[in-house]
Amino acid sequence: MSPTARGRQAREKLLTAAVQLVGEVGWNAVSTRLLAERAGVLPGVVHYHFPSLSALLREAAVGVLRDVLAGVRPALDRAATPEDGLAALFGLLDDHTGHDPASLVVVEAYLAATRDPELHRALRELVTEFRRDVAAWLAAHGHDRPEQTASVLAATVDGILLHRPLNPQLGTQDVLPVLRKLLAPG
Amino acid sequence: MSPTARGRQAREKLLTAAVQLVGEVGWNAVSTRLLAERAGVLPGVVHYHFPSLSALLREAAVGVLRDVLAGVRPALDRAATPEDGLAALFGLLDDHTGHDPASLVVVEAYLAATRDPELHRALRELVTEFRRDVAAWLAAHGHDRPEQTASVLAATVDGILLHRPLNPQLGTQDVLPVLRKLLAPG
DNA sequence: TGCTATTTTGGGCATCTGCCCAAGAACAGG
DNA sequence: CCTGTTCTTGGGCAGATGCCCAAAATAGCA
Repeated sequence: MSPTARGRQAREKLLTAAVQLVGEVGWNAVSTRLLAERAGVLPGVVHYHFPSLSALLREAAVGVLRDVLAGVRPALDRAATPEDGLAALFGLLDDHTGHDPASLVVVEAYLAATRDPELHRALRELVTEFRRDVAAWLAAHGHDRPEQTASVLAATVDGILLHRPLNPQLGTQDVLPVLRKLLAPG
Repeated sequence: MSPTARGRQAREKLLTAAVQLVGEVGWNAVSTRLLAERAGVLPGVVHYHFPSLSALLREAAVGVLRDVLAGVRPALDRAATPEDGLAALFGLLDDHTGHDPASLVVVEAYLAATRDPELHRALRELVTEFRRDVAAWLAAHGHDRPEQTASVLAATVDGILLHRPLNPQLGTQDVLPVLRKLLAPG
């Protein structure tokens, strides 16, 4: 009835392997056998722990996004001024060059969500909650238009991730002085 | 030696079918047979007109991006004030809900470029040229930091396209008043 | 109209795909 | 140690995949 330690380990290995592979070969190119090989298990194991390959990918992607957003939250709370908060938000973005698995899996998941209603629901929930937090933080620091600005900031972060491989001038230090203006009143 | 009218027509039908299908099923899920069926030709035709399926997708994606950017340019030139320019830029974005083939194929292409050096080169060239144009336009209107702002704007546009299916509050009318601040001096 | 280059046809090859399943191994609790 | 559950093993099925090719059909030009 309850899973054993070995079982949990295999599940975990499959999920982390999935994140790597989505980054390397793309969402739709992750196959049962490739995934199993990378995780160090036999192909049959995949469908024992997950009802389908897409369910596995869903869970992996949602996990990554949840972790990333969970990392941003405390950094936001720690920030005293709006500028510090912006710096914190985009400072965490420094870990993601646009070529790393986490960046890629998130963007891939956004696209996959276009064709997978369940994934869409899950991502929408996470993103909405994050937007709400950023908006509340903006409002708490006296910003006008907190909701719209939070929406734009969220979209801009992912847009930057998406563009980084194509544009070397999108480093955090290049981007921060521009986006600072979004915090100004008006 | 030189292609005939019928030949050109088949090529064209394949390219436009590719754009639709990339939007519907995703870059990696476009198969020779599916593509041929949608284009109204037999599967064998695909590899007569293109050396490989990926070459076909490359050409289709580059064509779409080139067309979109070509549509933005004159609208930018027509704009008298920076605010008009911004409105024009994001007004064209109104045609793209984030669910339409053009939006999706562009974002899909960005991701595919991560694993396809040739596609990467082509997209990089187009995006760089566009950024240069926007930067020149910003500079002509007395903006400081034209390059960085152009980079951020380009990334933001695609980020908004990516986020729209997950966030209904990213309509042009919601986004414009926020991004107006990027044009302010400071 | 004939002749040549271009294009379509329809089938085929080897390989990969997601998912399934019976049998056995490794485990936890008594 | 024995027992019932959890998990792995290794193989298999039907179908889809990219790419290829000889032959037939068509198009454009003399």
